[in-house]
Amino acid sequence: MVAQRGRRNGAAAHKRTRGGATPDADNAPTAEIPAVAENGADPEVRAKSIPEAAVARLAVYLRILSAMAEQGATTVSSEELSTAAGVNSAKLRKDLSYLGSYGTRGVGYEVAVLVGQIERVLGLTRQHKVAVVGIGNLGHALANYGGFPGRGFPVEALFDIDPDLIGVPVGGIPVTHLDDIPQVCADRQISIGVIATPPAAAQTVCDRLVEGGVQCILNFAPVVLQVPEHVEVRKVDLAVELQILSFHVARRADNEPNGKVAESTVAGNGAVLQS
Amino acid sequence: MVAQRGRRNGAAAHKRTRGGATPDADNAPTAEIPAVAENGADPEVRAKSIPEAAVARLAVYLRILSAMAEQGATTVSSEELSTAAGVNSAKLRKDLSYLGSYGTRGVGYEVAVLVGQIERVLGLTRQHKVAVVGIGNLGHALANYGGFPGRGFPVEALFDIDPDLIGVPVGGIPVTHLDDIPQVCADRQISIGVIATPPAAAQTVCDRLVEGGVQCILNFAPVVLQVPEHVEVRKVDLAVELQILSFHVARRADNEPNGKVAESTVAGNGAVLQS
DNA sequence: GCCGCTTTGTGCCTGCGTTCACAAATGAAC
DNA sequence: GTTCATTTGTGAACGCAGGCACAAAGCGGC
Repeated sequence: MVAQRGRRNGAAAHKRTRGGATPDADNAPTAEIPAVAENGADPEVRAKSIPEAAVARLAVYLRILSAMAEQGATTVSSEELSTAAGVNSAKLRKDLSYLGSYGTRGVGYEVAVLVGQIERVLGLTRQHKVAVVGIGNLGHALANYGGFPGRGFPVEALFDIDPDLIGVPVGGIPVTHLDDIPQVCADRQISIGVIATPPAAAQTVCDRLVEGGVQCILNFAPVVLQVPEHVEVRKVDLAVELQILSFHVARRADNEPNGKVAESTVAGNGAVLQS
Repeated sequence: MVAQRGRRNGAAAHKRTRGGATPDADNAPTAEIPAVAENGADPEVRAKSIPEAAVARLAVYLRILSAMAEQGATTVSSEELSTAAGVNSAKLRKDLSYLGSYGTRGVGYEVAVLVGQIERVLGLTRQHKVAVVGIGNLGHALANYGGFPGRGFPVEALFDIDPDLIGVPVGGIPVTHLDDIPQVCADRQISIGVIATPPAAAQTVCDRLVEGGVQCILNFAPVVLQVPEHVEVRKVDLAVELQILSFHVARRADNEPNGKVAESTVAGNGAVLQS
């Protein structure tokens, strides 16, 4: 079962300006799953939706499964996989259930099948060409990742505004000028743009990427990007990450003014504690 | 997002292992707030708890507010700030309310006060020394950020395993060998460790950081780290981010097999549009 | 062929986070 | 001093995600 092509999703989650939110996921984005081939008479709603949070975890499972496969494992139980991924086994099973039923009760899951299904749902069966904009320290690092972590994400274009960089190959690809973003992206069918420019340039770069037909943007610049409805943005913000960690340090320091602790992050649900 | 935390579930059953989850936030981590040193008779409202998701947003607000302050703004309304941050204004107000009541009804918030309060709650009033482990492409980029985005996070130690790198200064700081992590971290009072090593080395490095007294870890390696309860881990996973984007591309392709869309997806505030 | 063990798949419950909507508070105008 | 326009702060409703626990479903042994 499960062909491709989904039928509409009744959801229609309202999106707002988006572009924000680094760490936490948007809530309830829920997206449609490929689902079955529709032939009309659908008993009930076939198309299922996958919570964004689950999607993120699926990516993690995929990596672990790939590693397992490489080591010759052919099957895994939800228990195994869940501990490896650091999640609750029930949650893992629920996540996998979004893919369909590919497990065998009493046995577990076939690693190869799972890998294939996750790749299908995540859209990894086809390549997504990546462009990196801003070849500074970070951009350099990204460009050199070479094909980017995991296969399926070949870097095929690099952009910068610095004249000295134009034409210089980085990681095998010559750097092009910012002005050519729309043209080059369109030509090379870039689908993912990575912004690693200074904050001031980010929005402009973003606009050009969109103009070039880029559908998804990974933004490392500490700016909230404004994009049209149909463009997906994810943000990775170093400063925010550090500040969140800072918060936890501070919290801990406050909770244990006397240096004595225990508890700390424990708690069944709410930390609870009084100073 | 992300990530993080992982507390919960006091169940003796399975251990949580934490360290996982990149993007989405766990739910309800809630942590205690510093609580001002107010002298005034504070009815109650002492220790409140701040959802992790809110903490992440506060960091974003902080940056926007800082920028506003630099441009001479002295007050902002929740509406202004919320649109700048790309969030719902009600959410913003609730987030700010975790700090205490620092707004003036009918007027708005005083930028300077807000900045101060957010810094206080995020623990930015003191410096958090950072160590970067793994001086490869990414590590290099991180080390060169110089003081890291935003002040308050000085990089004070660099580590790598490559003999050719040991002693070489990067961004002004000489690289030390991995073996010296515990010692150096303890000596220099490092509180945040950044792991930018290959996946295979990550866990070992992590253990040494913990041994050196590091309380928080920012992990760029695609591995689920095992850490003691009292250590906080946040993970930034490039591959996962890309795969999530890939998922959205795929989803979109499935939803509009005919290139027709409609389904304008309104928006709480943003634009509408139909193609 | 039947029984029992193992592991999946999921219905249900709980709880957090988001959003709405409104009362309270404040400054300005008169 | 009173009223009006504004904007905050928050109680309550809602919805999603997480976790538990169990029924369903294979597999192997007898």
